[in-house]
Amino acid sequence: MPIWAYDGVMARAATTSDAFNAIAEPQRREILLLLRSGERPVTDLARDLGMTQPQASKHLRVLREVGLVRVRGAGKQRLYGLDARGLRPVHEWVGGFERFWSESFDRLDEYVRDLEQARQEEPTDGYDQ
Amino acid sequence: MPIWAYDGVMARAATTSDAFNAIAEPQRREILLLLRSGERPVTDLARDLGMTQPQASKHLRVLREVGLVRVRGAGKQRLYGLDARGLRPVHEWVGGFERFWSESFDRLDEYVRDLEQARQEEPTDGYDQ
DNA sequence: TTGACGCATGCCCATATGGGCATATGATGG
DNA sequence: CCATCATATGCCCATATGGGCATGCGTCAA
Repeated sequence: MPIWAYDGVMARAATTSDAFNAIAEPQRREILLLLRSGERPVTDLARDLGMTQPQASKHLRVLREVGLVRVRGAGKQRLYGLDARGLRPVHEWVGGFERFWSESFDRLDEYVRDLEQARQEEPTDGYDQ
Repeated sequence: MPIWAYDGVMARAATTSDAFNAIAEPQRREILLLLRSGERPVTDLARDLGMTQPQASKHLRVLREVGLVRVRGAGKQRLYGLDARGLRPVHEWVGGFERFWSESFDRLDEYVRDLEQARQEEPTDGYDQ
């Protein structure tokens, strides 16, 4: 069902919606890493990752649906290959925060110190955390 | 419940487990983008993103739990601030695929062309896609 | 102390997994 | 056309959302 046709309660973003969701799954990330070495049949991947064949097939299907992987029939087998182009937008989005994590040694650390200090001087004790 | 203490059927990786899962949610990505401009109270964020306050609070909680956001009590309010350090590993992981999406004009395109060609010459018609 | 304001939570729903299994579907070699 | 290998799917479960709402908890000002 196309998401744009959906009208009811949306429980959660579908894992098949985009690369962000696809790589949120550890096992799928593992698969992508393995595929950097070249095309591989499902059974191979499943064995190397210690998962069942159906599991591997399902994860590969998700990866295929978001376009991170391509399939090619090779005789009796189906070879899965990496198509990393969909990861580029992800890399760029995350990269947009680069200057913020680089800042960790000045503004942020200072900010954290302020927090610690404030906590000791004035035991807020509010809410949680 | 700590995942390492979990013994039953794991339905899905918890969204609160790591940065990868946290940024899989579009709205949470929006929140992070807004926070690049500085600390903001929940209500502000909710208004700007067109979501209810409880919704914003919940997303912020997830972001807090994976460490992408920090809170600071400011009188009656609670100011949320960005802590992008957790995005660095994500950026690096995705960056590990850079050479593969850069390759798109030689090996990959060639590969895709081969696929197209093969499809026309030999109508495989197998499985789906 | 009492409101009022700002947030965090608790609950209920409907949904989409991800795993385990059994089985359908494809393709290949006889 | 049949047996067999390689995969993809269909189903059932238990789980973790994410949204909508109502409400509890904290903090501050009068």
